[in-house]
Parts: sequence; C-alpha cells; structure tokens
Amino acid sequence: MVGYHLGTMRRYEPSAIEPAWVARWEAERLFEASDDPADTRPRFYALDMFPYPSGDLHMGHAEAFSGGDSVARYAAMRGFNVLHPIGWDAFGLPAENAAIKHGVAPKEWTYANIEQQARSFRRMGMSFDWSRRLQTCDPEYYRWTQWLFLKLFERGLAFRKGSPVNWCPKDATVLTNEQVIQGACERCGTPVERRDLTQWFFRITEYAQRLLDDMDELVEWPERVVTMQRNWIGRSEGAEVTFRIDETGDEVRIFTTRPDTLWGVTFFVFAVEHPLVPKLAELGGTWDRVRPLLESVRSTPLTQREDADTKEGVALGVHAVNPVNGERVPCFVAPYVLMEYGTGAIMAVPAHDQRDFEFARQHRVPIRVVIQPEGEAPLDGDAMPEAYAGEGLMTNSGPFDGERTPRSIGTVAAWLREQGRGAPAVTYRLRDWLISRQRYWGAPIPIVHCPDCGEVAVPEDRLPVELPEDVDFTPGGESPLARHPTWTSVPCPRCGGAATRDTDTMDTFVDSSWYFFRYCSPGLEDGAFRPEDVRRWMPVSQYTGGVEHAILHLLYSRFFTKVLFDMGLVDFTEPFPRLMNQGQVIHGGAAMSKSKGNIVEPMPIVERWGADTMRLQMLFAGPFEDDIDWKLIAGDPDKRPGVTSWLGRVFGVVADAVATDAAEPDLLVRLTHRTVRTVTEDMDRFRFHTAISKLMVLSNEMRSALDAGHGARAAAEALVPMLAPLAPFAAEELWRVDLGQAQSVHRSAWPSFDPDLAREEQVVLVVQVDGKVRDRIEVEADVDEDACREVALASENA
RNA sequence: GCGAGAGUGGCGGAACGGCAGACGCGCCGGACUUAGGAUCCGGUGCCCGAAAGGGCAUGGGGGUUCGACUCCCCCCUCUCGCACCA
Repeated sequence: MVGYHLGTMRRYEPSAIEPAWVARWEAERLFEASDDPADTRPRFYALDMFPYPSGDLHMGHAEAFSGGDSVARYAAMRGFNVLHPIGWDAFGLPAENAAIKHGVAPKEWTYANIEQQARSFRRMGMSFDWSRRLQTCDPEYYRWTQWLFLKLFERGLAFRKGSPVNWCPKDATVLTNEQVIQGACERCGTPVERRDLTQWFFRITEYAQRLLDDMDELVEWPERVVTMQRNWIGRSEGAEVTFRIDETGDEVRIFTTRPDTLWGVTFFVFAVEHPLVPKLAELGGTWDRVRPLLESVRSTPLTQREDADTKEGVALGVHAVNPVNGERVPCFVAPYVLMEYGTGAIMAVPAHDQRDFEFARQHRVPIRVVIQPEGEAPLDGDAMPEAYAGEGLMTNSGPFDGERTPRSIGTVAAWLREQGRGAPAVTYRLRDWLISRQRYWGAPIPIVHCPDCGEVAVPEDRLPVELPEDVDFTPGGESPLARHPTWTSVPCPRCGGAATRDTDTMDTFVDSSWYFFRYCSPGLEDGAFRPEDVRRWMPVSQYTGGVEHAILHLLYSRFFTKVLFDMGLVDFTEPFPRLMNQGQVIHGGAAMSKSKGNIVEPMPIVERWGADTMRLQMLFAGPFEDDIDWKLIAGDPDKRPGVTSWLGRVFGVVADAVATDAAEPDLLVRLTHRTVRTVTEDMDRFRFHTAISKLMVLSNEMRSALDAGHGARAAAEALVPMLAPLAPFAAEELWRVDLGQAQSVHRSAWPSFDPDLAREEQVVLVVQVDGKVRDRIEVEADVDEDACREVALASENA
C-alpha cells in the first residue's frame, strides 16, 4: 500500500489556521490566571525574563519564549492554575540614543517598539495573560519603583557617597563603560577622564552572606549560575591586622587571607586613593614622585584601570610597624592595590604572594621565606623564581615555627584576637550597588535636596515623580533632567523652602528587580503589590531566560526579595527557586550582528512557515540550554523545513485515524502508552527535543498501522494533546476540528498511561565473556541484576 | 591563572552500565510529475567483500566490570564565566 495516502486530503496550512486560533483563544480568555479563592487547583507561576524593547523580537526571544510557553502550557494541562505574564523592561539608554540620532522622543520610540513586539508575540501564539501586562516606563509602574527606593532609604539601605565616573570633557557628559572606546569618547574621540560624583548606592553588601547561604539550600539552579554568583560575591576568610605608621602613629587596618605569613612581611602598600597617602608622602618627602602617580591614575578611564602594571609603584618614605614582631617595613603606594577591596592597604609578603613577589623584585625589597614546603629542598628568598603559595611548615615565625599551614591560618587568627593585635575576619568581593545614572530615560530618584534639611524623601502620596517630556536631548552638557529649566526647582517637602530635585535616574536593574511581584497585583493603585496576591503566586515556579543575567539581575532580584522579607511584606527569601537558561542562537559560529550581516529574524519564518514551525525548529534543535547555530539546523530558507513536513504528515495521519474504526494493533497500543510515559518524563525535565522525536516515532508508527489497514484513533487522541505545548496551533486545530472536541486542547488533561502497557516488553541481554559476545537472551525489562546473572550463566554456550 | 561545562556519523543530536548512532537534516537511488522549492518509497557510521559475512568505531591513554559513550584516574582539545580580590 504505497503511493498517495488518504492523509494528503487533509492539507496543513498554518497561515490559514494560526491567526484564527489567536483570535479565538483571546475571545475565550484561555490564558488568564485565576485569582478566584474558590479555585482549588495548585498554582504555577511560569515566568519568562521580560524583554527589552529594542526593535522587533529577535531569535533569542523566539528561543526563550518557545521554551517558556511550552512550560506554561504543559503546566496548565497537568492541572495547574497557571500565571504566565508578560511585560517590558522599557527604560534604558538605547531610547535616549534614538532620540539623539533620529529625533524621536524616548517615550515614542519605546512604546512603538513595545507595540511591535506585542503584535509579534500574539502572532506567535504565546499563552500570556495579557491582562497583567506592564511596562517599567509607565508612571503607574515606576511610581512603585520609587516607593521601593524610599523604603530602602528609610532603612538606611539607600545612601550617597562619592564615586568615580567616566567623563568626556568636550561633551561634558558621563559615559558608560561601553561608550568608552580605547580610552576615548565614542562620539567625539576626546580622551576620557575620571571624575568623582556623589551618587546613590544600595547597600547590597549587607546581604552578602545571606545571598551566599540561601543559594545552598533554597535554589535549584544550573551549576554554572550558582558558581558565577558565588564568585561574584567572593567571600574570603582571613584576619584583620592593625599596623602602625612609625613616623605618624596612624593606625592602618589591613585584611589578609594569610595571617600565617605575617612574619614574612617585608613591605606595606597603600591604594592610590587611600586618604592617608598625601599626608604620608608629604612627611616622607616623596610627594614629588607620588603626585604624578596619583594624577596618572586619576586620568585613566575606569575601563583601563585594570590594565595597570603590577610592578608600578612609588615608595612613600615612611614605615609601617608589624604588630607581630615590631619590625619596621617600608611603605609604598601602588595601583595594584585597590581601594574598593578590603581596606585599601595591604601587608606584602613577597615570598608567598606572586604580585608582592614581582613588586619586591622590581623595587629591591627583601624576600623572606616563612613557609617551607615539606620534603623538598628549603626555599631561599634570594634565589626563588616565583612566590610559593603552597602548603608547608611555618618558619621564622616566632611562636608558630613548625605549625602546618593551611591549618595554622585559623590558629594565628585566633592568637591575634587573644593578643589584641587583630581578629579573624571575612571580606567580600561584592560591592555596593551603584544605582545613580546621569540619564533621562529612567525612574527619577524621589529625593529633594534642601539647603537646610539635606536629603529629603518625596512623600509617598506625591509619587510618582514624573519625568518631564519637554526636555532637550541634544548631546553635550549635563543630563537632560539637570538642564530642565523648571522641573528641578521644588519646595522642600519638610520645610517648604526652596530646594532642588535629585536629577539622577535609577539603574534599569532596579526596575527589573521587582516586576515579578507586580504581575501578582496588576494595576493595583494603592501599593506595589498585595501581600496576599504574592503569597498566592510566589515564589516563581519556573524562571526562564538568558544566562547573561546570571549575575546582576538575579542577584539584585534576590536582594530585593530579602529586603521585602525583612520588611515583613513577603514570607519567602528566594524569588526564583528554579531557573532554566536557554542557549544562545548564533549563526555561522558567531553571535548575530548587523556588522557581520548574519542576522536572521523570527517573524519572517513565522509568516512563511507558521509559528508552530518556528517553535519546533527551536525546540527540536537540541537541548534547550545548548546554543543553536541557525546555519546548522535551518538549511535552505526557501525549502520547506523538516518540522513543517512532519506537521503535515501529522495532519494526514490524524485525519486518517479519525476516518477509520478498524482496531488498533497491539504494537501501536503499547507504543502509545510508552510514548505518553516517556514524553511526560521529558516534559518534566524540559527535554523538548527528545519529546518531539518520540512524537515523531509515534506518528510514524501510526502511519504504518493505517497503511496496513488498521486503526489509530486512540493513538491520535494521545498524540494531539502531547503536541499541544510544542505546536499549539496545529494541536488545537486537530483537537477541535478533526477529533471534534468542544474544549480547547490547552485546557484538556494531559494524557495518562497504563503502566502495564507502557512497560518495555523485553530487552535483549547481551552476554559477554572477556569482551566476546557469547549469547543474546531476551529477558523481561525489569529483571534485577542477580536474575540476569542467573539466566546468563544458565544459558551460556561456552 | 582560577572556576564551570563539553568532546559520539557529512550536520543537529539520541542512548536507567546492556544490540552505539533513536529522531531529524543533508546526501544517494526510485515513484508521481510540464515542473518540484510539494508529496511518497528505499538506502545512508567507516573499512574489506558481489553477497553472506567480517573487522574498526563515542578526543587520547590506563583502570573497574561478563559488559563502559556512560563509573574511576591521568592527559589533550574546545567553549563559557571571573580575572591584580590581598
């Protein structure tokens, strides 16, 4: 029975069916989450990282949302009350650049792009609850971003301090690191300078330990994301030790992870920005040589600061006294010591730290060995080729000679505390979160600066502090808000006197650190969210998005959640216990970019072959978390994609299955049950590509059965719902039209299976002796090892 | 340098320690066609062989096991993070 199948009578025409189902689903309000307290279904919060509206959707969105939408639809079919919202992360610099470049207002540009993306999402058939849609640039949203700022301000978690920025002297404007190209302004080519501004910070460092601890117990994330966060927080254990400057009596604290090497200190180094440096250089008579160093570092753009040479540095002409042995060692100032980490000054042990070693060689400072490796020739400070950072026995270390390191680290730290010369200490690499941006298109910081009262919070009932629209975007000068003629002037909320608004706006990461709470109480006018709504929906059941947000966005959102917990507004501390990262979509081995001319866009594919094809191409390409090289999986763009042909065959096979009432062969019945079992396992683990391949096997077997004159109706009734999360339009069409179901497939139950029928019947046991195949025996699939051995030994034809 | 992950056909990729390469793309041959970018049938890891059949194969080398892509040790390569963090 070859040649034309009955199935060719049922044509698959995605462009004809897909838009009609979009309209139907919306009319039926199929994807709105239920807040009805009488709804007893367990809840499921399927969250996708919300997009930034720069133009239309790109392939990365198509990949991420194909996966996220499958998760949401599958959960609904498994009986969950699903919340699957969408919104836009809509503030940010690109809108301002568009204003400068094309003369279009940031607001117009942003909303036009959002509308475009919203249309594309609808066309793709994403199962979003559109009634909860939000945009972070809406005053009704950023009003609550500002409110959250004030809550942090009240708790002392928002504060101002001086901090350097990249500054272009010609354009008189602050530049982001990305706007600095090889030390020069990207727009005018002028060399960039550093400038200190007083800026707002969030005190995330106060939460460093909790951010670390909660990861161990409360989140199930990809290992690499956990590792990245852990490294970013960068906890180090060691000791704090106080040195005294001999010439002035100043006490200077340092942090070290190696207190066991204290007896090997031969010099002492200050960061260039350390406040004692000018005074000490003056006293030491070295100011003439120190000042040029300070100035050269000052004029180095922030982006190039870390390229500095480890060996660079200048002696201060003063000495520090080592508290453990009273020795006087020379002090230096050097760029390799960072003001931001630790205390901004270090003890230097060249024998056991490579950077100290190189510096010592350059500046002819003695190298003294205080850790000797065991069972090797003793190290000689004058002859060693590099620092020794390994284990060994302490030596030349007074009371601790012979102690074994690294165990001795704790011993020495405890001793320091007893002696009052220091104490065990912990330091983090994490720094406070700089949220000030000298930009227009962001949420204004709701603070008024009063000459008499200082920093005054804008009262909550006067939020939002709205962005003015009549601003000047021409480049140059201060930020548009600072230049505005009237917006900045405002009476002080406390004393009523003349005062000025803060003209900084907030980092857009602030906007995106709480949007998932807002989705729980859309449009709420008297609060950021209702605690009972958040209690019902959160924490998020499954978060889907790019690994590029592995550090900042996730860390900041976790921080906000912990602050809200401390405020008593939420009853959990981790917002996203489960996370999955989609891979990147690349093209020809490289990221897609305009300059490479290798951009492929999803919407033309959707228009030509259908949204289901686009989804299946993405999901079938490989594991969801792996990168996809479009060039390798897509083939000729004018040829019908393989997955489209498959959907066509599914249409044929389902139509044929409906048209016959012949009995189904046992083989097909068993395959159907087995497929339900294994596809369910795949969907539970987001193994979309293997789920699809198993559905292909089932549809192929159905074809064979039908061609042989058998039936396949029950198989079709299992196949179509399993297809629903992956190719929602095709499945809906087949379910409601061909299978004649009244209700949407997306609100029907996920198919179940009979464990007896779903069992693998038999497996072939290959008996090998010394690598040679001796026998092949059919055994029941679920026999245990002992039974196997018995059968094998019994049958062995040796 | 430190950390994480990965090496399987021409390609994307499958494979609770049990017939490696499922499923698909591509390619080859055929059918139907004015045509094929549509559809259908068959073949397709490599080598020897007309065939039957045999040999070799999961980055390399060891080990555990009746049996290893899978578990253990060493090495090589690649990708991705972080990178003067005291």
